[in-house]
Amino acid sequence: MTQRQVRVRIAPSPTGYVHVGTARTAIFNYLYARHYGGKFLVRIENTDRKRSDPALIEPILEAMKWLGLNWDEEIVYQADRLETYSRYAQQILADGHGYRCFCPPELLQKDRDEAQAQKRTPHYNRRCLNLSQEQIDSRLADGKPYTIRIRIPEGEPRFDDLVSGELTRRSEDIEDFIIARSDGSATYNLAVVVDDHEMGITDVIRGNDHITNTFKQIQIYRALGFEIPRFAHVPLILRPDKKKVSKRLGDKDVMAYREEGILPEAMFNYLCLLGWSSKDDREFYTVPELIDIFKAENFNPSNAIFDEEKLVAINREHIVRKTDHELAAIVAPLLVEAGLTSRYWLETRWDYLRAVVGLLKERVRRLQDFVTLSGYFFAFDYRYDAKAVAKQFTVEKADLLEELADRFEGQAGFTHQNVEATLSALAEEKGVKRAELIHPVRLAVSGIPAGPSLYEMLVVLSQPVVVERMHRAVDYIRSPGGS
RNA sequence: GACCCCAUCGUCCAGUGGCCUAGGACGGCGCCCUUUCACGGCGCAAACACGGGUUCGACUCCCGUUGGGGUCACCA
Repeated sequence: MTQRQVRVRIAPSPTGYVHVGTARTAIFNYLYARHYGGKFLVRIENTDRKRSDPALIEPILEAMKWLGLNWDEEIVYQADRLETYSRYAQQILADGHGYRCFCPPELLQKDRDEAQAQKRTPHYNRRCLNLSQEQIDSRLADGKPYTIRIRIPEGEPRFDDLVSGELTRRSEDIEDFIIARSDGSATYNLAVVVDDHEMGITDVIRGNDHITNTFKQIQIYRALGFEIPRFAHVPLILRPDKKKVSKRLGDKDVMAYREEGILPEAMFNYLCLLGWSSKDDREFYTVPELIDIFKAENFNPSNAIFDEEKLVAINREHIVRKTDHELAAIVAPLLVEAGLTSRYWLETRWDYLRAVVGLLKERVRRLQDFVTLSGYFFAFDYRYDAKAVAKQFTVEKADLLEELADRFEGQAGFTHQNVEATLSALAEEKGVKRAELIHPVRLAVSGIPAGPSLYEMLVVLSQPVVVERMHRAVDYIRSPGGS
């Protein structure tokens, strides 16, 4: 490591979307910067005008914010820097590291097709490399459009990658690629190098799908006399079918996971488990913990398949470890959105919400589960589960329920202990197993056969509500076709 | 096809020459706990791709094969 302060960046191309691969790369850059006390920057790669639509940029920043990836300094927009790139392109041309190429696109395409047909590498054949000054001047005089290509010198470019060690490629395998289009605008690789240089980027952490770009970019660094940063080509995140995740293949935007009830810290945590490892058996981490232990040496070289099941499992853990109060704040809007209750109702009954959330959190995997599991805590018009009715709501049970409801009604302190004692006492008197009472009561007050510990649930629902619901169940059982 | 990268359970990760009869997690299966559903606990099945070397000794080092992935635009 040099003495320089670490400066890294995430450089998304505006696609209106962020997939887990980009999110993970952003997270790695963020952790790297925070761990080494450096800066984490954002640069929007919109040299292509089509990609300058704010509607394509905003969702990316939104996803970054959701994950808590707060960046330092101003966001750099490449669209604002087009003249700068062109200037550097001209410099490369003037310094003799590049040359004008007058080949029309159709000709180049034809070359590529032929190479393909002959199973050769489709590289530019340097047709315009050795044009004489007269030839160049005459074409220029004719107003012929031209691109600027960089001339790849002989040699065997190599660099030390933080993930894979030394990487090499022969110069012959790198074509004289275009650095400036015929309209004078710079292409991707030039813009990236110029920006990384001018932004003072010390470490380029990106997906290993960029390795071929890195070899090209090193040529530009050299042509421009820039210092070459350190590179870390992290493994890709693959789909279950082993292709790299992409919008085109329909992979989810990270924000879709928020809609599916994934906590941002869970996504953050899980993504760190792919392509990086703390080298021990721990898997649950908070962001501060990750910042603390994140080391570049712990990158992993092989690609990883994204496993949504494991994400959900990690999500569950993060949910469980939140306080009831924190969870209540997160769940409240979801309940309102689902129409189960209103904001006002919840605001005046925060303790109730907190108790409900606390009762349910052990059986929740995604935040939405709170909604699907808690309906009866907020609504009285729930239906009884048909299968459970057949099993629990028999006529004999109506008498038991009625008796128990009356005793509950007269219960002095409606606590877990008292409620349990009352139920047990009745069971004993009637000579039935406690379960004979427990199950019908649960069905009566919640409508479903599964849920939290019965006594705790009854206490949270409150005495009058429980009594009312039990009477209603008795009426239901006794009504024609009720059982 | 060319070039580059990668290679331990189905998946993610540990293992850095002997501690490995290969460890953890998710998922699967079974048992226990239990009023239900979960949680939790215990246990089981499950992998070093293959072939050569190097070495007293290879999951660990080297080479090759195979397999997988990525990149091959006047897109980024």
